[in-house]
Formats: sequence, structure tokens, C-alpha cells
Amino acid sequence: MKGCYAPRIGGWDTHGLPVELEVEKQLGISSKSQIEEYGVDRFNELCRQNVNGYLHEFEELIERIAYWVDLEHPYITMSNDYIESCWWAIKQMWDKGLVYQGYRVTPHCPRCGTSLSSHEVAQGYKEDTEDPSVYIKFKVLKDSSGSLPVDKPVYLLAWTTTPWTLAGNTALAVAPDAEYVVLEGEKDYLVMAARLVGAVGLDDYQEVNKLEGKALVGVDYQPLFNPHDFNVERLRFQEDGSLLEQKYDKSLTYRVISGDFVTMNDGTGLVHIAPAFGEVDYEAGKEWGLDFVQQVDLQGNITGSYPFGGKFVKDADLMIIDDLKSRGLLLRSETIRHTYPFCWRCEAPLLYYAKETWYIKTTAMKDGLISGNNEINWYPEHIKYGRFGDWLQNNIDWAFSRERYWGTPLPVWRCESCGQLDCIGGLDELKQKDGFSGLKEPLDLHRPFVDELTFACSKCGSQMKRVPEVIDCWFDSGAMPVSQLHYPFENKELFDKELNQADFICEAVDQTRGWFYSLHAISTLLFNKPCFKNVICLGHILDPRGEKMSKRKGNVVWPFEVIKKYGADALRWYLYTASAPGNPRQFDEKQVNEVSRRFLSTLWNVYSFFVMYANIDNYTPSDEPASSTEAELDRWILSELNQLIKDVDTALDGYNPTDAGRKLENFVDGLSNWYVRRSRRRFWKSENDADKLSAYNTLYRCLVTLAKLMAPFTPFLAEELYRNLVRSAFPDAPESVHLADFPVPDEGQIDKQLADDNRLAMKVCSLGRAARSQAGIKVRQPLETFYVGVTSDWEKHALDRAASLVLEELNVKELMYDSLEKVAGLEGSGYAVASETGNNVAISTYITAELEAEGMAREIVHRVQNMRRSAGYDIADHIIVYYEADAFIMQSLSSFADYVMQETLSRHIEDDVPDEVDLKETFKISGYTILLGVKKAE
RNA sequence: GGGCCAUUAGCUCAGCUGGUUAGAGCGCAGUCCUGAUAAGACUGAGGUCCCUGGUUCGAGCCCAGGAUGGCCCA
Repeated sequence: MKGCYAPRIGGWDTHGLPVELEVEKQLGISSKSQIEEYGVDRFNELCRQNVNGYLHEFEELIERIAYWVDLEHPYITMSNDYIESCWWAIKQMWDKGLVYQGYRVTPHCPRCGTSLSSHEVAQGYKEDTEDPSVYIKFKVLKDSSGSLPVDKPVYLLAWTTTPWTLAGNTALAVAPDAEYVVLEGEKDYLVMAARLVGAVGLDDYQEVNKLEGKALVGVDYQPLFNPHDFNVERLRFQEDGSLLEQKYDKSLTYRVISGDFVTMNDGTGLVHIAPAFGEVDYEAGKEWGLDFVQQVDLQGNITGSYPFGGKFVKDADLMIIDDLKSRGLLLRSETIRHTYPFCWRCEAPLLYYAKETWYIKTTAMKDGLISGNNEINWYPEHIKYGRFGDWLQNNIDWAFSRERYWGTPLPVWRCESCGQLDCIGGLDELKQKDGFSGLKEPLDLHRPFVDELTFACSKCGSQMKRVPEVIDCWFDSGAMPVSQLHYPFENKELFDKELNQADFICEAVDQTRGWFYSLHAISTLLFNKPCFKNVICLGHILDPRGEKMSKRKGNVVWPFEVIKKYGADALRWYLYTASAPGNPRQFDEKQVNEVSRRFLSTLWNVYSFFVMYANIDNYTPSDEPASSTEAELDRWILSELNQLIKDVDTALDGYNPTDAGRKLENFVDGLSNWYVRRSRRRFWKSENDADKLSAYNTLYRCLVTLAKLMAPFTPFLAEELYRNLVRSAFPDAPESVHLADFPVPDEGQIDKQLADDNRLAMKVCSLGRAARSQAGIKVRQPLETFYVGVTSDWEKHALDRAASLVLEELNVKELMYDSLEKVAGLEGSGYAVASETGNNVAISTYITAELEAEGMAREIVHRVQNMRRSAGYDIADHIIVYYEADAFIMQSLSSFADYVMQETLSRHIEDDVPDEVDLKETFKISGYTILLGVKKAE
């Protein structure tokens, strides 16, 4: 509508663990070995089918909510082309030395058998998780500090919530500068941090000595479990960070080290270190050259011949506690509730586990990530340097490999004999390798077919085989800008010249670490520039109680249900206008209903009002611009309309749909409840004069403009209005409102003075109705005089311009002005007064006989109108009115016969009600009785 | 434990750079209007603008501390 070409390719994220999990469920299996047994080829085929099954459902939703994307040429992340572009991207990074294999501690899901990225872990924290909380005694063997007593055994007291890691303990860490104490008990001594004694609660122990943490460094203690006794290998960190297997040692000891990570927040100030099971522990292991004992396998089962060997770690906890207890090494065991990460899909508890993983060295581009972000325009602004900026500041390397099946294969080949690595950036590159073989038709770059592609090692000539990993599906989505175009294999020029940076992206706030990040990171690593220029970052839709919706909790509102009930436009309008897009919102479908009633149906009613009368009068819209009109009301609404165009345009330019929507709501309210209400007669009167035409032209213009302004918001309603109002009258017009030009304001029609004048008139009318209401006199009863308190000439002038409106709206005969004081002083002397800051009005309450008669005539008109409606007459039908009543009504009807006939479209009024009328009814009006009958005129 | 956001009427939300008596819609009670309207108008009840300090002639808004909730990270 703004004349810009806006390609928006629809796309499908098709890889990833969620799909695998569904297929596992479908097959009734739950482990990697079962998948291998079933056959990776068949398994992945089911994954493909599973994904395809969902596409239709999404397409339907996208169509139904009028989400404007090209669904006919979508990108699909599982297609060979898409994968090939991902390979290309990885190869670029590989060539820059940004891809490496590290042996590091990662959150590991023992059930899925794979590492989770930090963004995945973030999704799975659960509060109030119950875990054991155990205090363990490590027996001191040799004290080099000389500050520990020797007359009874001395124990170092440590604390953990993961007893299963204790067999992997190879050190204890202290805070070097913190104060530690030696406590004496009946049979032994305990050592721990001074500040935490109270929290641990050791009533049976007395403090006998104090020492600094650093004094404890180097103290030797006895391992809880010597790995050699349980057939578990013991490795040790070497200078270069690698691990070397150690020989059998019957009298193994471990020692106390110091660490700046030791806090006094909880525990005992002596931190249990298991380098195989914690990131901090691993780093400490490297730093201090500690032993490395990994007595747990990737399925989370304890290995070795421990009494609890073969058990799943969480199940082993209790057995370990019992074992320690029986050996007198347990001080206490309790249960605590804390926050612990679980697998976001399968809900298995995550284990921190040291293993080999492929990384992208995003930290190498940290400055670029941050400076790129500085160029991005974020809404709401705080995300830029808040959530997203912080995330970039604390950037860590992206662990992007997954030991799974249904994903883009990691394009790294390794020589079976010499270990040489080669990264492949495209299919042709692969095919041109010496000794390339294994290709099958039709081509499928997924496992297991890709695993059969081999070639000769350039170094030693042996066979190169692909490494087993696939990649994080977030890499797939982050590579979308290039992969959707199969860049650089196709569309190279198009991408390089035009489509390498998006103007706009809109996702919810959870994507700061998801898609926003993966797009930004990959774009920065590949092209050193941000992926997108402007972002609207949505808050989440919460349930009516303010809780996040999740399938697991069962509090999800399904879009289709809401749409079925209220329509897509109503849902859309609600989402735009309820609150700023960045705010989380508590969703209640009642509010969608309200939006639809208050706004959409009001607009629809204005439209159908217009259509009804336009048809009666055979109005033909002219495409001439609405010329200068005599009617103030027309000039007023056109002024408002042009102001609206300006406001909506400005708001949308500023990525603020909420303000734009609210301006539209205000305008439609004014259009319906002031412009149309005050203009009804102009449409209704029988002469087709210039004033009537001006009213039609004006309302037509308003509706057509509204249709265009609202097209981006409520595409269906806008299209309906446009097709009927514009397309049917002008066959040459663009066939859809969405192809029409967005309105441009005509500044010349914006009349600030007129707007102010009208605002005053509306306010005065509102006060007048308040005064009437206070006096208990209905608007149908005409009154004589309406006084307005004015403070300036412009107010007087403004009201004079709108005098006829005010008189008619308030059903009074004359409009007078006086000072605020004088008007206020009229109270009680035959006037009712109403006031509000800066304004007051008074309305005469004395009803003369003549006013009463006129009021009666209006009452009768009202009754006849209702009868017309009940009788089912068409709005343009002429009728005959019959009545029987007493002298007062008779007199009233004869004085105001012309008025009554005109208002009710009656040919004549008869003072007798014959039997053959269409409808008759008796009314009681202010104490008078009247029998009315109506009949359609010939 | 850290970061970000929020807290205004029973509910959902406005309140622009500090400036009279803090608003809207819904809901509630009542009155009225209506030949477009399953609409609408008016009146009423309903507020410690989360709390405590501070800055200021003046604070819903600015500052500090705290509370509660949400999200994110550990």
C-alpha cells in the first residue's frame, strides 16, 4: 500500500528434537539405541511425514488470520537446498577458524541423550524441585597447615544436592579469604566456614579454633570412593588441558583447593568439586590439575561396581546416602526445594556432564555482535540494551552439535586413520573429492544416507567419514536469510544486492535467546552486519490469571476457537489495541468480544447505514475529491479524517500499532456518535439537494478511507468495505484494498479551529444532557432556553457556528450566552444547571402548554416508529396513521400534524382506528391514553 | 543470586517532556435516547496511583530503598 516491494517468504522449521520425540512416542520407544535398532532411515522418514502432517494445519491458521506471507514458495529447512546453504554457512565459519570441538561440561539430557543449548536449558527450569540436601564428612589424612587438631579424627564438611556426583569428587574448594572454624564434637572435629555454622545448625559442636580459608589449601583428605576399587578409570588434567589416564593407586588422596567461586550463600563454605559434572568444577580441574572421574554414562546410569552401580543417578542418590551413613561419613541428610533445570521437552532432569561437543566460537565476534545490535531499532526499547544486550555481553560459545538423527547433518568429515578433519560447504565440493562414493538417488542429505558418503583423506589417503552429529535446529532457523534463497548456489545477486538484511522482524520476547539471537549471530559471523533493522518484540499472551500459557498446564487458548467465535479481525484488533505489543497481556476472550461490539460493529453499522440510504437514493459515488462543502459538519469530519490519516501514518511509521488503533477507535466513535447521529436527517430528507449529496460524499469518503487505513489491521472487514464501496462502483480500481494506495492526508482540510469548536459544542451538549437528566426531563420533551456560560469570544463564536446542532441535539428552542457566574446563578430559578471544569450550562425547566403539546407529538412519533418496525415495513414505505384519544392529544396532533406525518412517512392521520389496520396498540403517555393503528399506504 | 518489565477503579488498560478536581472501556445501580446500531447518551457508586523516604513551589510521573507479580538468566 506504500508502494514498496515486500517479499515475505513463508517458511517451515522442520528439524529438531520435538519431532523426534513425537515419532518416538508414536513408535512407543524412548531411547537412542531403540531408534538405531528401528533403523535411522525409517525413523527419519517418519519424522518427515510427521512434519508434513502439521504443515496443512499451520497453513490453515496462517490463511485464516490473514498472516501475509508467501505460502506458495516456502522454504523448508529439511530440503536438500536448505541444508546445503547451512553447510555453506558452517564452512564459512570453519574457514575462519570459528568451529571447534571442545571437551566441556554441558547440560545433558540423559533421556534424549543429547546436550542442550543454553537457550533450551533456559526453558526448562522448574522451581520447587525436591532434591536431597546432604552434609558429608571428608576425612582429613594429612594437614600441612598445622592448624588442625590431632587428638580426634578431623572431617571437612561439604554440602551437595547431587549425591550421585560424590563418587566423582576429586577436590574440595574453599574461599581463601573467608574465615573457617574448627568445631569439636564428642568423637570428632568438623571444619567449615564460620559464617555458615548457624545456618547448618551444629548444636553438639563447640568452636575451638579459627583459621583463614587459604590455610586449608593443600590439606589432604580421603576420597569417599576410590575409583580404582570400583573399576572406574581415573584421569588427570594435564598442562594443556587434556586428560591422561592414571595408574592404579590404592592409597589415593585428594586435596583442598581455593576458588573465587566459593560463596557463603549456602552450604558449608567447602565446595565439593567433581570436574566431570560441573562447568566450574571442570575449569577448576584444569586450573589445579585435578583428577577426573566420570562414573556415569550418557544415559545417566552409574557405571562401575559401586553398590549403586547400574542405577540411574537420581535413583542412586538414596543408596549413596545410606552407604555414606553406614560408614559414618554423613552428618545429615534432608530434602530441599530449589530451582533445577529439566529437559524442556521430555522433562527429564538435566545432568551437567563433561563431553565432546562442537562449538561455534561466537565469543570471537562478540564486539561485532554488540556493535551490530547498536544499529538495530528495538521496540520496546529496553530490550536492546536490556535483555538482548545483556545476553550479547555475556555471550558464550554456541554448542551447536546434537547427537541425534533428524537434523541438518554437521558437514564435518574425519579421517578414520589419521584424524584429519574436513568441513564441506556444498554438494559439488563433496562430489569433487578424491575417492568420493556412496551417493544414492534420489538425493537425501539426512542421516543415514549422508553418513554413507565418503572420500579419501587428503593427508593419508584413508577413508574420510562424516562425524555422527547433527546440528542444533536453531542454526537452521538462524541461517534462514541465506538458506531460504539457497544462497550462494542460487539467487546470489538477489541476496547480495537486496535481500541480505530484513527491514522488520516481529517475534515474542522468548526469541531474544532464540531466533533473534541465532539470526543475529549467524549474520554477524557471515557478513559482519546485523540481520534486521527493526524489531517489534512481543510480550507473551498470558492466561486470565497472568500465567504463561503452556500445553503442559492446559491453560492454552486455541486461536481457532477464538477466531471461530469472534472472527480473525476481532482477535487481531484486540491484540493491536489492548496494550502496547511489548507488554505481556492477560488474555480473556471476553475482551475480544468487547472489541468486536464496541468498535467493529459500530463501524459496520455506520457502513450499513450508509449502504441502506445510498441504495434508496441511488447514490453514485464520484471519484472526484470531496469538494469544499458548505456544511460545517462535513468539513469537521473531513478535518478529523485527514488528521486521522496523519496520526495513523505517523504511529505506524513509529512501529506503534497500538496508538494507530486507538486513533482509529476514537475516529469511528466520533463518526458514528456525532457525525452520523447529527446527519441522519440529511440522509433521510426527501429532497436530493446539494446538502444531501455532500453528506453522502463525505460519509463515503470517510468509509473508503477507513477501509484503507484499516486494511493492515483488519484485512477482512477492510476488504469487504472496499469491494462494495469502491470496486463495485469503479471497476478500474485496484481489485483489493490491499493493493490500493495508503491514504495521504490533505493538510488543507485539517482545520484545528473547527475541531476545537466542535469539541466545545460536544462538551456543551453533554453538559446539557446532564442538566436535563438532573431535572428529570427527557430529551423528547422540547424546552425553551439553553444558556451556556462562556469566557471568551471564541467560545461564543464557536457555539454560534454549531448552534443548529446544539439546539437539535438538546431539543431546545434558543441558545443564549452569559458569564460563568451568571449561568451558575440561574440554578433554582426555573433552570437546571450542570458544570464541569471551565464550562457550565443552564437549561430552562418550565414547560409551557405548547411545549407540552410538541413533546406529546414527539412521543407519538416515537410510538409510531416502533410500530412501523414491528409491522415490518420497509424504511421507505408510506403509511396511514389512525388514532383514538382525548382532547389534549387530539389538539397536539392537529397542531403538529405536518411534523408527525413527515417524521413517520404518513400520507395522513385519521382520528378513528378501523379494524383493518396492520397493527394497533394502546399506549399510556404521561397520563394520557392513546390507541394507535398503522396501515401501509397504497 | 543477577537482569529486564510491571504494579493506577471490581476487571482490562490510558495517563505525552512533573502543573487545576487522575481518565477510558467493560461490569454494577439507575435514568434516558433511538427509523443505522444486539448500538448509544447521562447520572451514580467504585482510587492510600504497591509501600517508605527523598528532590521540587508542586510527584501517578523524577531519585533511592523495599514489597509483590511476570519474564529471562544463573
